Amino acid sequence: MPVCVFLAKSNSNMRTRKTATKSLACKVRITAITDTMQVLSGKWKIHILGALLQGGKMRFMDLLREIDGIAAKMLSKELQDLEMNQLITRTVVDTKPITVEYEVTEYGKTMEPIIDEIANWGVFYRNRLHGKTD
Amino acid sequence: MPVCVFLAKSNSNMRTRKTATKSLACKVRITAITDTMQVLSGKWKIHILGALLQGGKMRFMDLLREIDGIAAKMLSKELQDLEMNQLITRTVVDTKPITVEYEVTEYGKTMEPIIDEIANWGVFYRNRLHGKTD
DNA sequence: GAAACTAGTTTCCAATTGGTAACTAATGCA
DNA sequence: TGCATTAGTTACCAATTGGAAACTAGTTTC
Repeated sequence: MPVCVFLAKSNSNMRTRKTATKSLACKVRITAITDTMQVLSGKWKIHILGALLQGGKMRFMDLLREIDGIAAKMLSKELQDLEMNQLITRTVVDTKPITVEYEVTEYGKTMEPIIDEIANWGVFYRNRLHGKTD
Repeated sequence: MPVCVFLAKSNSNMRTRKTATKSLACKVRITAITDTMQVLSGKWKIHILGALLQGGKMRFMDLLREIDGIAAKMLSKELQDLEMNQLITRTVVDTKPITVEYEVTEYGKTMEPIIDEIANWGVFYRNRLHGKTD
Protein backbone atom coordinates (compact mmCIF):
# COMPACT_ATOMS: atom_id res chain seq x y z
CA MET A 1 0.00 0.00 0.00
CA PRO A 2 1.64 3.26 -1.12
CA VAL A 3 1.90 6.25 1.15
CA CYS A 4 -1.18 8.36 1.08
CA VAL A 5 -0.23 11.92 1.80
CA PHE A 6 2.06 13.95 -0.38
CA LEU A 7 4.63 16.15 1.31
CA ALA A 8 5.08 19.70 0.09
CA LYS A 9 6.54 22.99 1.25
CA SER A 10 4.02 25.38 2.65
CA ASN A 11 4.53 28.95 1.49
CA SER A 12 3.04 30.62 4.57
CA ASN A 13 5.65 29.18 6.88
CA MET A 14 8.62 27.04 5.96
CA ARG A 15 7.61 23.95 7.83
CA THR A 16 6.96 20.80 5.87
CA ARG A 17 3.28 20.20 5.84
CA LYS A 18 0.81 17.74 4.47
CA THR A 19 -1.15 19.31 1.68
CA ALA A 20 -4.66 18.73 0.48
CA THR A 21 -3.22 16.88 -2.49
CA LYS A 22 -4.52 13.40 -1.90
CA SER A 23 -3.25 10.46 -3.88
CA LEU A 24 -5.61 8.10 -5.64
CA ALA A 25 -4.47 5.30 -3.35
CA CYS A 26 -5.51 7.39 -0.39
CA LYS A 27 -9.01 7.97 -1.68
CA VAL A 28 -9.32 4.30 -2.50
CA ARG A 29 -8.37 3.45 1.05
CA ILE A 30 -10.86 5.90 2.53
CA THR A 31 -13.61 4.53 0.31
CA ALA A 32 -12.66 0.97 1.20
CA ILE A 33 -12.88 1.67 4.93
CA THR A 34 -16.21 3.44 4.49
CA ASP A 35 -17.59 0.52 2.51
CA THR A 36 -16.59 -2.06 5.07
CA MET A 37 -17.91 -0.08 7.99
CA GLN A 38 -21.18 0.42 6.20
CA VAL A 39 -21.59 -3.30 5.69
CA LEU A 40 -20.76 -3.85 9.37
CA SER A 41 -22.77 -0.86 10.58
CA GLY A 42 -24.76 -1.00 13.78
CA LYS A 43 -24.22 -2.41 17.19
CA TRP A 44 -24.80 -6.06 16.39
CA LYS A 45 -23.60 -7.22 12.97
CA ILE A 46 -20.11 -8.14 14.09
CA HIS A 47 -21.52 -10.07 17.00
CA ILE A 48 -23.98 -11.95 14.78
CA LEU A 49 -21.23 -12.84 12.33
CA GLY A 50 -18.97 -13.79 15.22
CA ALA A 51 -21.60 -16.13 16.62
CA LEU A 52 -22.37 -17.71 13.25
CA LEU A 53 -18.69 -18.12 12.39
CA GLN A 54 -18.11 -20.02 15.61
CA GLY A 55 -21.42 -21.82 15.94
CA GLY A 56 -22.04 -22.69 12.31
CA LYS A 57 -25.67 -23.10 11.33
CA MET A 58 -27.91 -21.37 13.86
CA ARG A 59 -31.59 -20.61 14.20
CA PHE A 60 -33.22 -17.32 15.06
CA MET A 61 -33.86 -18.29 18.65
CA ASP A 62 -30.33 -19.66 19.00
CA LEU A 63 -28.95 -16.29 18.04
CA LEU A 64 -31.42 -14.43 20.23
CA ARG A 65 -30.25 -16.43 23.22
CA GLU A 66 -26.60 -16.45 22.27
CA ILE A 67 -26.14 -12.75 21.65
CA ASP A 68 -26.61 -11.17 25.00
CA GLY A 69 -28.80 -8.09 25.04
CA ILE A 70 -30.10 -8.10 21.49
CA ALA A 71 -33.85 -7.72 20.94
CA ALA A 72 -35.85 -9.66 18.35
CA LYS A 73 -36.47 -6.55 16.31
CA MET A 74 -32.79 -5.72 16.05
CA LEU A 75 -31.77 -9.30 15.34
CA SER A 76 -34.35 -9.54 12.59
CA LYS A 77 -33.28 -6.29 11.00
CA GLU A 78 -29.56 -6.99 11.20
CA LEU A 79 -30.02 -10.47 9.75
CA GLN A 80 -31.87 -8.96 6.81
CA ASP A 81 -29.04 -6.52 6.23
CA LEU A 82 -26.44 -9.27 6.36
CA GLU A 83 -28.46 -11.41 3.98
CA MET A 84 -28.86 -8.54 1.54
CA ASN A 85 -25.10 -8.16 1.52
CA GLN A 86 -24.79 -11.90 0.91
CA LEU A 87 -22.77 -12.49 4.04
CA ILE A 88 -25.28 -15.00 5.38
CA THR A 89 -28.02 -17.24 4.03
CA ARG A 90 -31.49 -17.74 5.43
CA THR A 91 -33.11 -21.14 5.04
CA VAL A 92 -36.62 -22.01 6.15
CA VAL A 93 -36.79 -25.56 7.47
CA ASP A 94 -40.14 -27.30 7.41
CA THR A 95 -40.12 -28.64 10.96
CA LYS A 96 -43.15 -28.88 13.29
CA PRO A 97 -42.93 -25.29 14.38
CA ILE A 98 -41.24 -23.82 11.36
CA THR A 99 -37.60 -22.99 11.98
CA VAL A 100 -35.16 -20.79 10.09
CA GLU A 101 -31.48 -21.47 9.79
CA TYR A 102 -28.88 -18.82 9.30
CA GLU A 103 -25.41 -19.58 8.06
CA VAL A 104 -22.36 -17.61 6.99
CA THR A 105 -21.63 -17.79 3.25
CA GLU A 106 -18.17 -18.42 1.83
CA TYR A 107 -18.10 -14.74 1.07
CA GLY A 108 -19.12 -13.94 4.63
CA LYS A 109 -16.21 -15.99 5.90
CA THR A 110 -13.86 -13.43 4.38
CA MET A 111 -14.92 -11.21 7.28
CA GLU A 112 -13.27 -13.57 9.74
CA PRO A 113 -9.83 -11.86 9.76
CA ILE A 114 -11.44 -8.53 10.59
CA ILE A 115 -13.51 -9.95 13.41
CA ASP A 116 -10.55 -11.86 14.78
CA GLU A 117 -8.33 -8.79 14.76
CA ILE A 118 -11.04 -6.80 16.53
CA ALA A 119 -11.47 -9.51 19.15
CA ASN A 120 -7.71 -9.81 19.62
CA TRP A 121 -7.33 -6.11 20.16
CA GLY A 122 -10.11 -6.09 22.72
CA VAL A 123 -8.34 -8.77 24.75
CA PHE A 124 -5.05 -6.89 24.46
CA TYR A 125 -6.85 -3.74 25.61
CA ARG A 126 -8.23 -5.38 28.76
CA ASN A 127 -4.83 -6.82 29.63
CA ARG A 128 -3.21 -3.44 29.29
CA LEU A 129 -5.83 -1.73 31.42
CA HIS A 130 -5.43 -3.67 34.67
CA GLY A 131 -2.33 -5.65 33.86
CA LYS A 132 0.82 -3.59 33.56
CA THR A 133 0.55 0.10 34.49
CA ASP A 134 3.13 1.23 31.96
CA MET B 1 -9.56 -19.70 20.31
CA PRO B 2 -11.91 -22.39 21.67
CA VAL B 3 -15.36 -22.97 20.23
CA CYS B 4 -17.93 -20.72 21.79
CA VAL B 5 -21.25 -22.51 21.73
CA PHE B 6 -21.93 -25.77 23.51
CA LEU B 7 -24.00 -28.36 21.71
CA ALA B 8 -26.80 -30.08 23.56
CA LYS B 9 -29.92 -32.07 22.89
CA SER B 10 -33.09 -30.06 22.98
CA ASN B 11 -35.94 -31.79 24.80
CA SER B 12 -38.73 -30.19 22.78
CA ASN B 13 -37.59 -31.71 19.51
CA MET B 14 -34.73 -34.10 18.93
CA ARG B 15 -32.64 -31.84 16.77
CA THR B 16 -29.25 -30.82 17.97
CA ARG B 17 -29.42 -27.22 18.94
CA LYS B 18 -27.20 -24.55 20.35
CA THR B 19 -28.18 -23.83 23.93
CA ALA B 20 -27.96 -20.71 25.98
CA THR B 21 -25.00 -22.24 27.81
CA LYS B 22 -22.25 -19.89 26.82
CA SER B 23 -18.63 -20.69 27.54
CA LEU B 24 -16.38 -18.24 29.34
CA ALA B 25 -14.28 -17.90 26.20
CA CYS B 26 -17.37 -16.84 24.30
CA LYS B 27 -18.25 -14.11 26.76
CA VAL B 28 -14.67 -12.93 26.72
CA ARG B 29 -14.80 -12.68 22.94
CA ILE B 30 -18.07 -10.77 22.97
CA THR B 31 -16.70 -8.37 25.55
CA ALA B 32 -13.50 -7.95 23.57
CA ILE B 33 -15.38 -7.04 20.40
CA THR B 34 -17.60 -4.62 22.29
CA ASP B 35 -14.57 -2.94 23.85
CA THR B 36 -12.78 -2.47 20.55
CA MET B 37 -15.84 -1.15 18.77
CA GLN B 38 -16.43 1.29 21.59
CA VAL B 39 -12.91 2.66 21.27
CA LEU B 40 -13.41 2.96 17.51
CA SER B 41 -17.01 4.20 17.76
CA GLY B 42 -18.34 6.85 15.43
CA LYS B 43 -18.01 7.62 11.79
CA TRP B 44 -14.50 9.07 11.82
CA LYS B 45 -12.08 7.46 14.30
CA ILE B 46 -10.85 4.79 11.94
CA HIS B 47 -10.28 7.40 9.23
CA ILE B 48 -8.38 9.66 11.59
CA LEU B 49 -6.18 6.80 12.75
CA GLY B 50 -5.74 5.71 9.15
CA ALA B 51 -4.60 9.18 8.12
CA LEU B 52 -2.23 9.53 11.07
CA LEU B 53 -0.79 6.05 10.59
CA GLN B 54 0.05 6.87 6.99
CA GLY B 55 0.90 10.54 7.31
CA GLY B 56 2.76 10.50 10.61
CA LYS B 57 2.67 13.73 12.57
CA MET B 58 -0.23 15.89 11.37
CA ARG B 59 -1.85 19.15 12.39
CA PHE B 60 -5.49 19.87 12.97
CA MET B 61 -5.89 21.62 9.64
CA ASP B 62 -3.99 18.86 7.85
CA LEU B 63 -6.49 16.35 9.14
CA LEU B 64 -9.44 18.58 8.37
CA ARG B 65 -8.30 18.83 4.77
CA GLU B 66 -7.20 15.25 4.45
CA ILE B 67 -10.31 13.56 5.80
CA ASP B 68 -12.94 14.35 3.28
CA GLY B 69 -16.27 15.43 4.68
CA ILE B 70 -15.39 15.78 8.36
CA ALA B 71 -16.36 18.99 10.15
CA ALA B 72 -14.17 20.79 12.68
CA LYS B 73 -16.53 19.93 15.49
CA MET B 74 -16.41 16.23 14.76
CA LEU B 75 -12.67 16.18 14.21
CA SER B 76 -12.11 17.95 17.50
CA LYS B 77 -14.39 15.62 19.41
CA GLU B 78 -13.00 12.45 17.87
CA LEU B 79 -9.42 13.57 18.49
CA GLN B 80 -10.28 14.12 22.14
CA ASP B 81 -11.73 10.63 22.37
CA LEU B 82 -8.67 9.09 20.74
CA GLU B 83 -6.36 11.02 23.04
CA MET B 84 -8.32 9.93 26.11
CA ASN B 85 -7.85 6.36 25.01
CA GLN B 86 -4.14 7.03 24.56
CA LEU B 87 -4.17 6.10 20.91
CA ILE B 88 -2.81 9.49 19.87
CA THR B 89 -0.90 12.36 21.43
CA ARG B 90 -1.64 16.07 21.15
CA THR B 91 1.28 18.48 21.16
CA VAL B 92 0.98 22.25 21.07
CA VAL B 93 3.77 23.80 19.02
CA ASP B 94 4.68 27.40 19.72
CA THR B 95 4.75 28.66 16.14
CA LYS B 96 3.57 32.06 14.89
CA PRO B 97 -0.07 31.08 14.72
CA ILE B 98 -0.05 28.33 17.33
CA THR B 99 -0.22 24.85 15.79
CA VAL B 100 -1.12 21.50 17.28
CA GLU B 101 0.39 18.24 16.22
CA TYR B 102 -1.34 14.92 16.50
CA GLU B 103 0.52 11.64 16.35
CA VAL B 104 -0.31 7.98 16.84
CA THR B 105 1.22 6.45 19.98
CA GLU B 106 3.00 3.11 20.02
CA TYR B 107 -0.15 1.75 21.60
CA GLY B 108 -2.24 3.31 18.86
CA LYS B 109 -0.13 1.56 16.26
CA THR B 110 -1.50 -1.75 17.53
CA MET B 111 -4.71 -0.73 15.75
CA GLU B 112 -2.97 -0.96 12.40
CA PRO B 113 -3.82 -4.62 11.70
CA ILE B 114 -7.51 -3.93 12.27
CA ILE B 115 -7.55 -0.92 10.00
CA ASP B 116 -5.59 -2.74 7.32
CA GLU B 117 -7.95 -5.70 7.39
CA ILE B 118 -10.93 -3.37 7.13
CA ALA B 119 -9.36 -1.52 4.21
CA ASN B 120 -8.42 -4.78 2.50
CA TRP B 121 -11.93 -6.11 2.79
CA GLY B 122 -13.37 -2.93 1.35
CA VAL B 123 -11.15 -3.26 -1.72
CA PHE B 124 -12.09 -6.92 -2.06
CA TYR B 125 -15.76 -5.93 -1.78
CA ARG B 126 -15.53 -3.39 -4.62
CA ASN B 127 -13.75 -5.87 -6.85
CA ARG B 128 -16.43 -8.46 -6.24
CA LEU B 129 -19.26 -6.03 -6.96
CA HIS B 130 -18.38 -5.02 -10.51
CA GLY B 131 -15.68 -7.55 -11.24
CA LYS B 132 -16.95 -11.12 -11.49
CA THR B 133 -20.71 -11.57 -11.39
CA ASP B 134 -20.55 -14.92 -9.62
C1' DG C 1 -59.07 -25.25 25.00
C1' DA C 2 -55.01 -23.10 27.02
C1' DA C 3 -50.22 -22.63 27.07
C1' DA C 4 -45.87 -22.68 24.71
C1' DC C 5 -42.77 -22.54 20.98
C1' DT C 6 -41.47 -21.10 16.35
C1' DA C 7 -40.09 -16.45 13.79
C1' DG C 8 -40.82 -12.63 13.40
C1' DT C 9 -43.50 -7.47 12.95
C1' DT C 10 -45.33 -3.18 14.72
C1' DT C 11 -45.61 0.83 17.40
C1' DC C 12 -43.94 4.11 20.14
C1' DC C 13 -40.38 6.46 22.31
C1' DA C 14 -35.66 8.18 23.99
C1' DA C 15 -30.96 8.79 23.30
C1' DT C 16 -27.21 9.33 20.42
C1' DT C 17 -25.03 10.92 16.37
C1' DG C 18 -23.66 14.04 13.45
C1' DG C 19 -24.16 18.22 10.40
C1' DT C 20 -24.28 23.55 9.55
C1' DA C 21 -23.05 27.71 10.63
C1' DA C 22 -21.58 31.15 13.44
C1' DC C 23 -18.43 32.50 16.84
C1' DT C 24 -13.89 33.09 19.81
C1' DA C 25 -9.18 34.37 20.30
C1' DA C 26 -4.52 35.06 19.19
C1' DT C 27 -1.22 36.24 15.61
C1' DG C 28 0.60 37.81 11.04
C1' DC C 29 0.48 40.44 6.92
C1' DA C 30 -0.49 44.20 3.50
C1' DT D 1 -7.56 48.70 9.67
C1' DG D 2 -9.06 44.64 7.88
C1' DC D 3 -8.46 40.08 6.29
C1' DA D 4 -6.31 35.42 6.74
C1' DT D 5 -4.58 31.80 9.41
C1' DT D 6 -4.25 28.88 13.48
C1' DA D 7 -7.37 25.63 16.56
C1' DG D 8 -10.96 25.04 18.09
C1' DT D 9 -16.12 25.90 20.63
C1' DT D 10 -21.02 26.69 20.79
C1' DA D 11 -25.82 26.47 19.64
C1' DC D 12 -29.25 24.56 17.20
C1' DC D 13 -31.38 21.07 14.59
C1' DA D 14 -32.49 16.65 11.94
C1' DA D 15 -31.83 11.96 11.16
C1' DT D 16 -30.62 7.64 12.70
C1' DT D 17 -30.27 4.15 16.04
C1' DG D 18 -31.88 1.20 19.05
C1' DG D 19 -34.74 -0.48 23.04
C1' DA D 20 -39.35 -2.19 25.34
C1' DA D 21 -43.38 -4.18 24.91
C1' DA D 22 -47.18 -5.79 22.64
C1' DC D 23 -48.86 -8.22 18.86
C1' DT D 24 -49.38 -11.80 14.73
C1' DA D 25 -49.73 -16.39 13.21
C1' DG D 26 -49.10 -21.18 12.71
C1' DT D 27 -48.25 -25.61 15.21
C1' DT D 28 -47.79 -28.69 19.01
C1' DT D 29 -48.32 -30.34 23.46
C1' DC D 30 -50.76 -30.95 27.94
